[in-house]
Amino acid sequence: MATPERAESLDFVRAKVAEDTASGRYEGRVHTRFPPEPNGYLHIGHAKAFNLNFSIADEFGGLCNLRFDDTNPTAEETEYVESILEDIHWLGYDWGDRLYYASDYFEQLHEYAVDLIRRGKAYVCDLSPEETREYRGTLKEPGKDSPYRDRPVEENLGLFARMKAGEFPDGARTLRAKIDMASPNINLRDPVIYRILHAEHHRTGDTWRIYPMYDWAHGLSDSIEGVTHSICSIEFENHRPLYDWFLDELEVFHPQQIEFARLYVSRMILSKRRLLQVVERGYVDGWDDARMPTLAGLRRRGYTPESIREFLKRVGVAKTESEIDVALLEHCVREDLNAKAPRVMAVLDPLRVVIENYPEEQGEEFEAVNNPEDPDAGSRKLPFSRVVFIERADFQEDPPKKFHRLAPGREVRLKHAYLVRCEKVVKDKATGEVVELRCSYDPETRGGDAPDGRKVKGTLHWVSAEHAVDAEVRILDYLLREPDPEADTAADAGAELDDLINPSSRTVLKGCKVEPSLADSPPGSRYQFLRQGYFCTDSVDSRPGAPVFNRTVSLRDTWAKIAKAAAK
RNA sequence: UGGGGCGUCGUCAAGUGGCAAGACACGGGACUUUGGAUCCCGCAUCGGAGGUUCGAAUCCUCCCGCCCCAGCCA
Repeated sequence: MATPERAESLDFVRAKVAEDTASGRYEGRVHTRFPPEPNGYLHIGHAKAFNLNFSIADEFGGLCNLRFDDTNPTAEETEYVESILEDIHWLGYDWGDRLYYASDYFEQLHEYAVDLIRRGKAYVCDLSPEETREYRGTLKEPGKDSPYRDRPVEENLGLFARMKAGEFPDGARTLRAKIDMASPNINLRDPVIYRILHAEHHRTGDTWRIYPMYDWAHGLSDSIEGVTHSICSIEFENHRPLYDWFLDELEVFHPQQIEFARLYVSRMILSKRRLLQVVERGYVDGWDDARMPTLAGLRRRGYTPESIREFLKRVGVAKTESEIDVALLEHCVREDLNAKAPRVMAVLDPLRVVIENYPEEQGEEFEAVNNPEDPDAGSRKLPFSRVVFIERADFQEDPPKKFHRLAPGREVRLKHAYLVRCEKVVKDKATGEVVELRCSYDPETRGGDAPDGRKVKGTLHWVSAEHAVDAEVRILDYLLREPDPEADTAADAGAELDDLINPSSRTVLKGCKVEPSLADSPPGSRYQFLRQGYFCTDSVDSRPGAPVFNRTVSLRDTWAKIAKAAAK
């Protein structure tokens, strides 16, 4: 059978799959599946799961199905189904013609339940939800048998049929597996496998009045599809004995469940329930807000599918619960975008600079390389004129040590253009704020090099005032205030979101000045704003002539470190 | 002594008895028309204590810590 391409050591999941193919289990076949419940948008944690399932199938020459686990009609919506389809495709995976729904199997799942009743291994229980809980016992004490546990098969069959026919209200009865009320594994204490729900299902409408529980539907769906390796996250480890029990009792095809640790990322909220709160309470604009850890959010923010796949590859797969530093994710986008993103000049906080010895009527264009990392990226024309904007932070009247940028009397290079010297500082008389710089340029330095060989320490980005396009730029920060996982857990415990959410997770900059080539930037375009970071044209709010950009991630900022160290 | 799982660098993670991979982060240096990129260099004795062994992160014993399970959610 096929062996995976990786030369390095295999993670434990792949090792297990390799062991099975080597031993000829399942005839050496590998078939996986990704089973999301359509009750929210997919986030990067889900991406770890489907990346694993699709990749393993691919590496072992097998197949991976996409199956919606839609057994709870009260939580599921078609909007979520559509977003999930889109997001998986976006990340680069394809399920071919194997798109399934657990609801496709409702009929067969029901037949299996009847079979289990006939085998004397399931019964209709009349206990209320509260009573069921009491009878279940606790973590340390065994439960006790339901008074309905020994109902005759025929009676069970009759009652189950009436449940199906919708004769009873929600919660009136359940179908339960007859296993062991004293099991130390609570999942085995006669778990409910069918409940009555008079709810409208997003696909089957009102044809069903009873719905299978996860444990019943999941393993059997895997079995029906011929899945060989059912790879899921670690909280289902306690469910594996039940998964196995159903399959064994029914004597049907028996896949192998394997559990791995979920992905946690510092500064990110990755619980669907909490994410739903963040959306519903308006902390963000929606599931695709550029601050969200959803794939829709990351996409809008400018993350590439390649960078996310690389991140997941580096994160690895193990059983240890761990939290990955968000810095690794950021490193992965920078690495990818550094190679791909065209460089452009954009001034976020403009400071006007008049080049006094540059003739008013004069204008010229410079040839600017689009990406020094990619010779095939070509170049573009950059217009220059007497008045330009530079970044306010690139000038200091009283520069600290190691500040290599512009200051009174100092000479720097305007990238691709000329060497300029600051001759005069114009301030607002009332506030003392610097409003304009008067500079001179050296005509001999066209392109940025001085014929006399003199060097400058700083190179600044700039935009010609006459040609600049106004833009809105959104600087996105982490949604969580604190990096530690405690914050995540606290949110789960119901702590106030206000205490956990970073109050300045988004800063909107208006009146930014960008080079003219960006005027009609197509939504979703990615750039490196020279010396600043990677930015992506917003797919929702950007308009031709009035572009809007989201900062994907900043560039590594050595100067910030130096300045910070000096401040101490 | 309810059951199950997990503990290797700041953060992930290899390693399955024979000198503790790699990545990110961090620190230092080179180079640079992005204080970007690139390139060098540095950075752990494996939760603890005993034991077995010529030799242990890997085997045994005990201890400590963290996670999951008491939905008619998934």
